[in-house]
Amino acid sequence: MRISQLFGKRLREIPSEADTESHRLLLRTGMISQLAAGVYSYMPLALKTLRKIENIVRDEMNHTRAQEILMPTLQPVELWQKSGRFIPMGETLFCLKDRKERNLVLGPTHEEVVTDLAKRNVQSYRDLPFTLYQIQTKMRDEPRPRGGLIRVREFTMKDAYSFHANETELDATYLQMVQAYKNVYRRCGLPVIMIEADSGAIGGKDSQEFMAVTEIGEDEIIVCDGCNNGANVEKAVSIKPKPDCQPLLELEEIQTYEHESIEQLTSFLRISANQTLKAVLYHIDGEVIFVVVRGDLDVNEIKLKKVLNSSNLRLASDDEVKNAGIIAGSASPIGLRDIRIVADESIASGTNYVVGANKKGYHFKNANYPRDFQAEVIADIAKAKAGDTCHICGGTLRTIRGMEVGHVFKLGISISEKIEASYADENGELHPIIMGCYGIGIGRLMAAIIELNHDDKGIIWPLNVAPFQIYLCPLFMDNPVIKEKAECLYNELIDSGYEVLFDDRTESPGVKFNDADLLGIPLRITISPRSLEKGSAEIKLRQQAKSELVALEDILTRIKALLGDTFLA
RNA sequence: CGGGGUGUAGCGCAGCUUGGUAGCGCACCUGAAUGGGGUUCAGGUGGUCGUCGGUUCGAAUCCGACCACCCCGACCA
Repeated sequence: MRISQLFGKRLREIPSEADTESHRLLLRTGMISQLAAGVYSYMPLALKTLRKIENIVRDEMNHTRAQEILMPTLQPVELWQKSGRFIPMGETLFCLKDRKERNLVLGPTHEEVVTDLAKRNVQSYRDLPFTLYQIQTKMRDEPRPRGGLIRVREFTMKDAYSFHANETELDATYLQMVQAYKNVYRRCGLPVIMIEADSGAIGGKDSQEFMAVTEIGEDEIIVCDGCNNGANVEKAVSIKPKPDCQPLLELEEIQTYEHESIEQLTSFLRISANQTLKAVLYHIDGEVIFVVVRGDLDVNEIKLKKVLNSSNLRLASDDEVKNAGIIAGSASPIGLRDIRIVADESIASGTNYVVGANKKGYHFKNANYPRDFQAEVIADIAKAKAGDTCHICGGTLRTIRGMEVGHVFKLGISISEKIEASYADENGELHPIIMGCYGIGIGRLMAAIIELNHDDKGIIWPLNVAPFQIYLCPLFMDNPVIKEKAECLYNELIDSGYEVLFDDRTESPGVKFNDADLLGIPLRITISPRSLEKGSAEIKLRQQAKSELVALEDILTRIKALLGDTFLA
């Protein structure tokens, strides 16, 4: 490809809307062009890389014996109503009507369609197991697209779905998929960690996410330095520091005046936060629920949702709190009636807590569970945080941020049950098919690769996903000798099977070098009168500072040594 | 959906307070000299000032409504 012909302008100045490095670089290199919020066109350079990533993914999927299919974006809404996910998906679903007023949705994911497909094609356990995958465009009306390709509304995803007659089969496929995913990231030059994840509204059991560790990541991850285990903060379990236990004292009402928050209370009473109880009021599926955690902890809403098996959860409004007969700032589980109490297991770990008295300006001290109040549910509903103890190895936990570039989970029968996709076992009895599902966002993966492979000058593409392997950079193209030599080498490189970006412009050396660095092509060949005098050209790897002089006749050999010949994988 | 911000040439911005013929840098075109890390000089092209409405002799500027985009939060299979 001649750079003079390449569609898509490179920008010198940084577009102001870009806030993450991958977004800035994707725009500056002219790889993407925004059409609307979270909607992008992919220019030739971007598409070349996307195709390479797709082919790596495809290759790894085929190795697991998954079969590639292609499912429609346009889906009848009835399928979503049937699976029970129409309501929980909410406004994320793009909805439309056809000319006959039939309601359709643009597929945000394909569990429904693929399960319907399985239903039509599976009758007995003999038809199982199998895995299907596709690389296809997903549509999600995200409330807030962000960060260039990091969260968009229209994007390419590889989604795979496995179908099984029993858990053992599912477990085996799941492990195969995990391995395939690891291979994908390794081949793409992206370091990732695998962490425990919440399986989301879909339900299901085991669930793991692949995270590219970066400060700009949207997810908070709790990791243990001791055993290297990690978990999404939505899911993370930890052992919280225990307060000292004392003999139980008698419940006592004390005046606390205007001191209402945990912070105010602890400094007023000169106690630590873990000697208090915190009350948080939630509005859950139409009901106000009283949630209690120890004062030093925060409620993990995902865990709370799970514990209560709820789909709709938010903080209660001031009015709802009032109407429930609760005094904000002094909310108390003691003496409460007609309202359900959910408590974190941490409340049992301490003694003689300070807690609200449900009376303006007053609190109780020496509150003890279960002596002074009871809870309908006691469960782990508190957030894990840095400094907590690892529940696996006893090490200390810390927090990092990550970008989700893949998610695998054991779906079980939650969808197949609803869609009525079943198989007959050896006895002819019908059972819902057991499913797993596995996703990789292709565009986000590309953004993550850039996010983790760049310097202040531009992208540093890993070889396997670089749009080109070689940047041919002749200086002084208006010199006929240079031009001829460059054209000649260009053809030679192409004939040898390399993908070459040929900077055929008559620009100054600085401009060319800067573009070469910005575009991040792994290997740069410079031809100039200076090196040509010695019968040589200069070769430089993008990630290295210095170039080497190589005799023209040795160039192909040297390139082969540097690039290897595996990049066509 | 809540909070904040922005909208003026392809990109980055100034002008708006105090209304009076729309500017700068980069990019682009022409010419010349240069040229090993965004070189210099000269000349030039390009804008319904987000949209609609109002005030006014006159609106990029003042007022109102709407729209779009960005950031934080909520949300996120």
